[in-house]
Order: sequence, then structure tokens, then C-alpha cells
Amino acid sequence: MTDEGNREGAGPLTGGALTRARVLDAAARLIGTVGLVKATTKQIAREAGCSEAALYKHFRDKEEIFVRVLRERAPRLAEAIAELPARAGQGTVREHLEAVVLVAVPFYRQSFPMAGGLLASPELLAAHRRRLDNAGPHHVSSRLADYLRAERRLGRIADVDPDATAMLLIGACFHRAFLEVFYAGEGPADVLRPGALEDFARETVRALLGGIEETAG
Amino acid sequence: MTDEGNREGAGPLTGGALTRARVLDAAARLIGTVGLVKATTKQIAREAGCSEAALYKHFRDKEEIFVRVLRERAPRLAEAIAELPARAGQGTVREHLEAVVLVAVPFYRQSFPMAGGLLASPELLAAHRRRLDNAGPHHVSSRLADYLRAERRLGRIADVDPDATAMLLIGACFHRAFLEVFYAGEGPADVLRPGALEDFARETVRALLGGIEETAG
DNA sequence: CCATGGTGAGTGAGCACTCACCCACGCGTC
DNA sequence: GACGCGTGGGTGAGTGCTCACTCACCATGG
Repeated sequence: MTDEGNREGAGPLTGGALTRARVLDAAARLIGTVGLVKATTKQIAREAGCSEAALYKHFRDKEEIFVRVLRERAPRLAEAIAELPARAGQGTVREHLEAVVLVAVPFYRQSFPMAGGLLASPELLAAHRRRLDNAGPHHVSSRLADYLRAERRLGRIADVDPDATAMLLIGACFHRAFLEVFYAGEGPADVLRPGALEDFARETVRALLGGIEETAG
Repeated sequence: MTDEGNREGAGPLTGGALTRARVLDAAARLIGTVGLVKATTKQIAREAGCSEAALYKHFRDKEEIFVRVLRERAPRLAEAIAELPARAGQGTVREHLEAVVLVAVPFYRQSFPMAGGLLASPELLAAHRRRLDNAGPHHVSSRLADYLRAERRLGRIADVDPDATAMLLIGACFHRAFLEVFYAGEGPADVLRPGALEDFARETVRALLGGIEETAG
């Protein structure tokens, strides 16, 4: 029941904590490969190299496993973007926004298979929503809007609606990630081309900045 | 096995076609309320007012029910946007883009619960992807980009990347719809305020057009 | 010696789907 | 007009399967 959070410099895992970590890794891997609905307790146990019963020594139920995967294995997008306002005035706005794209798209790509399960079942969604009340998905564009406000205060971008602008960029990332998942393996080739994400970031930010009219940087 | 497509002016439904329609309505309703995973064959039958066995007189399996709901009950977003290029040069670009938002957001909002189930299971997704090879989700922003190209040819908008610009707008709609589903019932109040969608359309398009710099209309 | 972490073998519930059967109705035949 | 009857549309009662989860029991190290 120890609330581990992240584990940096905690030494090699041993005993209970080790299999606990293995279970989370296995669950995350399965969700990414065979999908949430095929990520059964039996599959997770097999992938983690332990018995099904062992899962329940470390997690109350299957739902808690997924919640923990979400909290302990997902990249921290909101936190990463929340650091941006402190960097306002340094570098170029273009660089910062492209960096946002490069972080946001993989984050959403990884989150979609799990979020999909939530969307398909309102009660799971409600439970999950309650657990992250102060870190919901709308905070991403809100924090980006904060950054844009900071840059606007510094006179580095034009006087446009920061919330709407942030929504445009985050939305593009969100949709892009969806397309990557949807067409995984086959489909429109330009979605999975190597270097495609960097091109996407450059073109999208350029199109967005056309409106913001950088006055510096 | 008659491939009905849409049924306009076909008179009141009767006999088999009637219960078939009732099943599709029931399935669509359940997906929207209790979610895809609780939309079991038993629930669908109960909601449609028939027996579970009756479902299988009209549909091969449960998956076909959902595919039919998607094809016969969902609004046709791609087609609606494909008509836009013909309207290039008429009215204002702003009006057309706001109209896109007002159609796209409800479309995505309705699609998310079903699409969520697909994202959670790659094999279902692959099957579905194969069935709509010429109408996949990337066509929406592609068709919008076609419209923007048409307007650019007419000199009504500036010389920006039409694909990236379309992706920004569609992405914002996509993300907005996701937020509406995610926070259904409770959450950030401004997402479900009456008139919120119109405001969103106006602000988003204005932020986008800041970059496009209308030269007319 | 006992808490911690592990196991193999269940268990009941819920799922998609099937089966044997039924009934009403259109229709060619007497 | 009565009649057999095939067929489309419907049913209640299963069937087998998979799922999340549990139970009695075991090992081992502080």
C-alpha cells in the first residue's frame, strides 16, 4: 500500500516492489499492443511472470492496476507544460511551441488506448475523473494558455485569445495522436513516416504563428 | 440482408424492417447513455423491446450492429465538409469555418463513445478501418484543406499551409468534443454552458483567422 | 514464528450466441 | 372458399466460454 509515486534513485527493486513494478510494466505493454479489452488479468499475470492471484496481493482490483499505470507510467504532460511560463522571454516562442508538440503527441498517442476504454464506459470515466480532479485533460491547454499570456505580457506575441490559440495547438496534437493510433500499421503513410512528427510540429506551429505574429525572437 | 442505407420516403416501417430499426436506435441510445461496454446484447434487446435471439435474425453478430449504427445513424461529417469547396467565394470564410465547427463538434461528441471502444481493441479497430477505407477520419481535415486551397486560389485568404491550418481547426473541434464527453455532467462549467459551442466556434475561428488574414469578406 | 509474498485450483457471474420450437400470413392447388 | 405449407420473424431456455476475483495453502527471511 505504499504510495510510491515515481522511483528515481531508489536502487534495484526487490521482492514485492519488484513484481509490483513488473505488473505495471506488463499492463502498460499489453494495453499498447493488444489493447485494453484484451489486457485481462490472466494476460497481465502471464506477461509479468507471476500468477493471477499475485496481482491481488499488490492491487485491490484490476481497475487499480490501470489507474496506477496511468499515474505512474504515463509521461507527465501537464507538469511539463506548466514549466513553460517560467521560460517565457527565453529562446523563441516557436521553439517552445514546437517542443510542446513533440511532447504532447507521444503523450496522447500513449494515452488513447487507455482513454478509449474510459470513453466506452461512463462509470469508469466518472471514477477516473474524480481521481484526478486537479489534473484533468483541460488543464493542458489551460497551462499552455498561461504560457501564451506570459509571452503576450512580454510583448513577444500579438494580442490574440490565448485560450483559443492554445486549444488550436493542443487540439491539433490530440487529433494527430488519434490518427497515429487509428492508422497504426497501415493507412496514410505520411502519418508514420520517420521524421513525420518533427515536420508536423514545424508546419503546425508555423501555421499557428501566422496568426500570432511574433514581434520578437 | 437488404442494404438499406438511408430510408427517406420509404413509408412507415413494418415487420422485420421495423424491429431492425428499433434495434439500431436502441443500440445507439445505449452507447450514448451507459457506454459501449454496457451495451450488451441483453440490454439492446430489452431496450428494443424484443428478444435477444431476434437480434440475430437481422444481424450476423453484435459487431455488425455497431458497424451499422456507425454507418446508418451517424451524421455524415466528411460529406458535409466535402461540399464546402463548391461554396468557396460565397459568403465569408469566417462563416464557413464557424459552420464547420458547429457540425464537427457534435459529430465527434457522438462518435467518441463508440470510437473509444475501437481504440481499446486494435483488432476491432483494424476491422472497422478496413470497412471505411475511403472515409477515414483523416479525410475530414483533408477535405477542409481542399476548401482552404480553393479560397486561397480565389485570393480570399493568405498563403498559409492549408493542411496544417485545417488540422488546427479540426483538431480543436476534436479536442473540444473529447472534453465535452470527458466532463459530461460535471466538471469545468464552461464546457456545457448553453451557447458555449457558438462562443467556442467564434473564438476559435477568430484565433485561427488571425493567421490567415482575410483579404475579403 | 509470523508477516509478507507467492501459488494452483477453483467459483460464480455475465457474456455472445444457438437451438428447438412457434405462429401468422401469402399463395398455388383442389 | 377451404386447405396445406413454406417461410420470415419471433421466442424462452439454454450452452459454453471467459472473465475478475477468491481460497486454502505454502515458503522464507528477519
